[in-house]
Amino acid sequence: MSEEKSLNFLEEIVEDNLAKGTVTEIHTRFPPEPNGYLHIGHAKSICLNFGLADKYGGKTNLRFDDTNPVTEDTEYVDSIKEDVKWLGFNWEEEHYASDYFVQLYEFALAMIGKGLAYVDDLSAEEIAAIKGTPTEPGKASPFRNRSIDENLSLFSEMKAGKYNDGEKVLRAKIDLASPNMHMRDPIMYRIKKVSHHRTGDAWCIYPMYDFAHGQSDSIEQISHSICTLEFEVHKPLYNWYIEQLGTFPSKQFEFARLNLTYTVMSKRKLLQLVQEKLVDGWDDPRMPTISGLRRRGYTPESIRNFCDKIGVQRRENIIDMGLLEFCIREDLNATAQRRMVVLDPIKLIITNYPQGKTEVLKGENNPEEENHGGYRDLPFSNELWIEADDFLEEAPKKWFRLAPGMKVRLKSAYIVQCTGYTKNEAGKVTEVHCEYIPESKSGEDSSGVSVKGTIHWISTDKSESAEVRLYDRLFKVENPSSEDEDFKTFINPNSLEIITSAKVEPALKDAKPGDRFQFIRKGYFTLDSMLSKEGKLVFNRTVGLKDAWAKEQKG
RNA sequence: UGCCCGAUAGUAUAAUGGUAGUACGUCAGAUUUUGGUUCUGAUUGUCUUGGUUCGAAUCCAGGUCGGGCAACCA
Repeated sequence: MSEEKSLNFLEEIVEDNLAKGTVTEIHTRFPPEPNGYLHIGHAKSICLNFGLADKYGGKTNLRFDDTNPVTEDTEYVDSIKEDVKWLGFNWEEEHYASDYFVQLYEFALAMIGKGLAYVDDLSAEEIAAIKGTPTEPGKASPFRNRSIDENLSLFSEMKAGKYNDGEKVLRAKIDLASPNMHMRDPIMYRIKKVSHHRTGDAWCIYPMYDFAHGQSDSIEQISHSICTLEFEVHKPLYNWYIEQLGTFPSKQFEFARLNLTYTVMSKRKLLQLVQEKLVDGWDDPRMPTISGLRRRGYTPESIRNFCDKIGVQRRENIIDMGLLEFCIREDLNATAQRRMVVLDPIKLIITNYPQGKTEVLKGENNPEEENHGGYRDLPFSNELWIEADDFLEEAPKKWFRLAPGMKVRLKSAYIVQCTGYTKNEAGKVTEVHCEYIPESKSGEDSSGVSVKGTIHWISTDKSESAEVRLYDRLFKVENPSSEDEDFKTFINPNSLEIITSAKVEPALKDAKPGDRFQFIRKGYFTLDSMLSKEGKLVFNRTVGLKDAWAKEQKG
């Protein structure tokens, strides 16, 4: 307990900065572009940014880097805010890069004034053609040496809408021979005659991310700009802007993005899945999005705990999906109430239990909780639903469930012994017959009989019907993105199995969207918030229980 | 073949010149009215070659392998 948890490399940097006094206040930010939904990889970034500020008494802003009106939308802004809040974080200030458009425009004018930026008439293709390659230097545009005055008036004409998309851009004048491609006169502003989700038609020129992002950090006085590895090569450019403009010297630190097995983690790919209707939307429970995981039944605690467990480093990584599943099981095992649900029902007839007799037994809500989490009523009768695969005509080795002659405990009820069964013409077992031991009633068992197996059940006359959705991994291979083929060819065709007529116990009738349960011996489930209606229960399986028997059979 | 970054069990992550540890996974056992949970034990690792040092996962040099960089995307 007293064991000190070692610092991650970002915490070490922060502590070092604080100790040396190079930074006195920790100020971070989470800077999503509102062009898609947040996924579990963003959760890592969110936990890092908010966690760092929180740990060292600083603050964290939420800032939308909305510099490309073509792809951005308020729908995404709303979902991002909802997801960050749901994860349990509160931002200090809410900002938008678009709030800084005037300021950024003035920065651009200042750069032109210092002879450090110029208007280029070349097309995108022409610029690319003379940009060189990583091994060859680029060539100067014929417009590179325009006078400051000409640049100033051209840039203001760009702003005024005199030119069409692509006709002109504003470029920083840096070094066309730089081995870093981002320093070869990067574009600062481009013309896009497109309405912006916040500024509407006020602007027709928009700053590029590289110009806007770093300067937005400076404006907000972000001390530590945490981002993913691919932006490392952009850092010299950000630092160059800061130096030339004399703005607040935010320092950037990069970490390796999260990858998870059996899924994809790029907004582009996730968007593709949504647009091509390979899933039912951003919040499809199979998606690694925050909204998908939420609908699937994941808790914010489990996701935060996961982010803590995976740590943070600069090396490429791919985390086992099993760890995420471990985190939600760990949480739900302690907190979810137990219920009995039969997914594939067959009848169990107790031949020595009086027909028409009923009694109400007690089922513990959660054995992990104090006083078992209280109890719920379980109606019992001579005719029950049990799981079809809990009965076998011939018992294999190590079979602890029902088979002719075998005894099992009915969870929270009696021990029964199988006396026979009936089959239909197709050879399918339709009814299992048994006799119960009256002295073996749960909690007051004086029978002296011990059994290896316990199965779940529901009294047929008191059962409700429900739809249950069983989800499996979205992809068949561990890393769909690393293969040569299109990632979509690896989609798991069996990632969703819909069971339309599961039998559920009466206590589940009043389940509310977002309620989470453990269906005994089956897994953790939550009531679906979108598909459930008055009189129709739809449950999503969050994750199955560990299944030692399934493993035994496979091995 | 330019520049930048990285390399510790299967997967992650510690050890900050001094006994390579932890988690998940896997395997075995105990407990169990969930083949769940819990508990116990086992398993497996410093990319490579040199160098510095009493001592190297750690510092230095060469190599190998992996990732990133040439959008008017972010």
